[in-house]
Amino acid sequence: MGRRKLKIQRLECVKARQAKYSKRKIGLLKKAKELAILCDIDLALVMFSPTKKPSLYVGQDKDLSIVLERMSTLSFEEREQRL
Amino acid sequence: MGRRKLKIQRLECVKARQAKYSKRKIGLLKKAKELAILCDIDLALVMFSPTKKPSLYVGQDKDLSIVLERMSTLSFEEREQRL
DNA sequence: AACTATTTATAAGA
DNA sequence: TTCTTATAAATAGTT
Repeated sequence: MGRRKLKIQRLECVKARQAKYSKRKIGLLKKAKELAILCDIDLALVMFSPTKKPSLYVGQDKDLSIVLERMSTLSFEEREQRL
Repeated sequence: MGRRKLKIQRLECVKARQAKYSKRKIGLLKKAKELAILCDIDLALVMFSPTKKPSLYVGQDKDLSIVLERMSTLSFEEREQRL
């Protein structure tokens, strides 16, 4: 949606990836939240920005949220080493 | 979007929640995948249907995917007991 | 961050 | 659940 159709493939320019992330992250979080509320379900969404900053949304599920909170607070290097 | 504007609040009818879930789940998974590809980021999305059936999408992040695969394989009761 | 033309998601209904 | 269509919402390109 937008002025033109966008091909879904990795954006080559770093600046473009960051800009795209800022816009679409908002929309995705909103949709996730809406689904969880409408359908009263457990849902968890974690994503790391191109600069590795985490964003997350978690519904009411306690155990899932604990796992994800923990993951999101780890640095990229720490996550790389886990498990 | 749709014939009318929908208020974002828990749908009271169980059938309605299930129907809504089937439709919106597809859209949410698609959006998550698009964001992960376009911006080349780590992203994980897990959701449990009204009947507790898991669906997930995970980008390239190995450790995150392991955690999530594990969580999604657990039954609702097992997840309730974790952590 | 704001604008707007356009594409996309989806509400309701069959 | 799957299809259709009118409409709401997301967003691409630009400033």
